[in-house]
Amino acid sequence: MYRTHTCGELRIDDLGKESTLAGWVQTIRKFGSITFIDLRDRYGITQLLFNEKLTQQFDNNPLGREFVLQAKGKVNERSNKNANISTGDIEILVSEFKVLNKSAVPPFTIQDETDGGDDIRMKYRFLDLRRNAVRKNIELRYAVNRATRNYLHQQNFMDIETPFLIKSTPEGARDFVVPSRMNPGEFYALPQSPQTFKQLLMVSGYDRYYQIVKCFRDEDLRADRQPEFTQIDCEMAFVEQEDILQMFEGLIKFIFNEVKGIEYKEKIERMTWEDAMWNYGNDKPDIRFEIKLTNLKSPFKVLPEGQYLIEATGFNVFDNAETVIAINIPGCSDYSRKQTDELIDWVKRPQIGVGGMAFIKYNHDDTLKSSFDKFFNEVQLKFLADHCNAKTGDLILILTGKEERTRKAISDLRLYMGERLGLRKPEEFKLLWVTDFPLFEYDEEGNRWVARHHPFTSPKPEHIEVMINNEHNIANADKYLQHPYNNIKANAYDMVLNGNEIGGGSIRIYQRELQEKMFAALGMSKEEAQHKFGFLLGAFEYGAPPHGGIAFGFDRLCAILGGSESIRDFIAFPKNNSGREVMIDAPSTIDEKQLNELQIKRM
RNA sequence: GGAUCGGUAGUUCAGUUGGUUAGAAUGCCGCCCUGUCACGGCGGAGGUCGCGGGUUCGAGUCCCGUCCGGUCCGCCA
Repeated sequence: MYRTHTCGELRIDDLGKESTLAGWVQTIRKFGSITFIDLRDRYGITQLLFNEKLTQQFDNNPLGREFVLQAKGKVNERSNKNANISTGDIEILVSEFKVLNKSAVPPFTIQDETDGGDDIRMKYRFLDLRRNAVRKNIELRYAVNRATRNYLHQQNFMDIETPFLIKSTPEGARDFVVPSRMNPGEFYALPQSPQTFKQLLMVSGYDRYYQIVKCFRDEDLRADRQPEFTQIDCEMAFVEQEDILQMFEGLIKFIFNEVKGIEYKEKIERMTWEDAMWNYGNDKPDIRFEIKLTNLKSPFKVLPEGQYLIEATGFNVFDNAETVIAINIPGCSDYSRKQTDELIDWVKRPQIGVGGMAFIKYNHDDTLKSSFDKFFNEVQLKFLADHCNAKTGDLILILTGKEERTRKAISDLRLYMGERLGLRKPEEFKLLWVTDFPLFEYDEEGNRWVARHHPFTSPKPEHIEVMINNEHNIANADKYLQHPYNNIKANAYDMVLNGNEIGGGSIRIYQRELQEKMFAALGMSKEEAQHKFGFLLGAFEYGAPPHGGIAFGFDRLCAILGGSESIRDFIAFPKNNSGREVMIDAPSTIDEKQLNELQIKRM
């Protein structure tokens, strides 16, 4: 038997117990004739005390950090206790020990505050995983996994595995492909999601399905994006949107409770996509803070005549802009020239990319001072400020330009100001459902309409006619804002947590005719639709039930619950920004024999 | 595909206007130390300044190229 206890287990109540521990040497503190060693395992750290005789043995067989050590001895009360660790009241008075394995000097210290940078820690990920900070994340991930399974199991969901080697249907993201040796020249694709399979399972009558499953997308990476990532993938039959929102509101609250001990009592707020875009400039607003946009001029929503405030002001920056949007920042009217300049520089950065920023200060003496005083008198400024719900002491920031870019920019500015003012508190969690997404989205590069969610999403029933009656392509890309497709809404919904999309889903199309119309609306020929999705269309002819579902980004959910920006910290073996796994050095070339078998020529 | 920041000791970093033998901390090695827990004290070793080219009397420092890493845009139904 290698051990009787773990290194996080023994307490003052265990005094006198004969115990054997095994673990890794965290630190060695030698005092001439006696030695302290902190022994570490997954569960904690226990101090070992070596007497003079045992300490002498180290002279011939030196011990180092990360050696694997087994030590036997009595549990002893410490004369100096350490309140910082759970086993701090006791130590093991070692009577015998054995080095189970030695260790090379690790390239960085295995401590909470490591001295290693990201690069070296990724290369030696197996060592990084020994660190408390990383292990806690991996443990949190398992806790989320467990809570998810428990809740869904209680609700009659079945975990059913779906295949990883499937057919490539490059609709949205690029597929990862795998050459087939037995079918030369042909390729499997790795699933971007089990979408069609879970729908087929609904046709098969497994009316509550889930899977915590790997998905693959061959696109460029980010701090919150990996080429292989994990989803909580769910589908239900005989449901309407409301049933799904209820069910998964339950799931997320259960997870909060189990994992964070947070009882999320209030009902999750809901907002239509249009309201989200209109009020926050963003389809995943962070509603932890109140600041909303004031649309002074915009083609986004048709308002009754005279509703927009900015018309022919003589100020070119406003007059020539497609869109003028303001946000009111409470309590910032005393920003100095330097501070407003700083904000202007911030919005001018390439990441935001607007030309400039106008502002109005609502001073404490009730006077108004703007960056465009030449064009507006005090009465006009007051009118604007009132419209923005500004009060004494507030600062109004205004961005102008093309609709989409301006809306995105002011949304980013809103988040930046929220961050600056400390309104995005890391330990506050605010959930939100965003509903009624557009069914289509215009792809300017491809000059065509694409499915915003995916092509299996059902349109709102009242919009089906519009979908069927309109040609999918338009000649002039500039006119897409006026296209009827812009007004078609889908039975689609996202769950948003603190400004992050953590899940999204839809009610699906379940009738062959409508699905065919959908493919046609996306500009897909009958033949193409049959070739790519014939299996699904065929299945819909055999009694497909109404169904819908949702998928949560598991890695991202874990990261947010763990208070981190980066999902890499929550994946045991993540890939770097270039899609490389630096520890095993993948991807790599393969040898000639493998290539020949696959009938692939080296470039 | 694009923008931007970085690459100097095992590790994390400093290195001024281009100028003597490239520094600090930590880690590592040796010696001393019986109550430490970021132990302490003394001593020591450790460098292809990512790589290639250029400018210069002289390059870690300036220029060009390239590779690697971070962040962002495009992309991610």
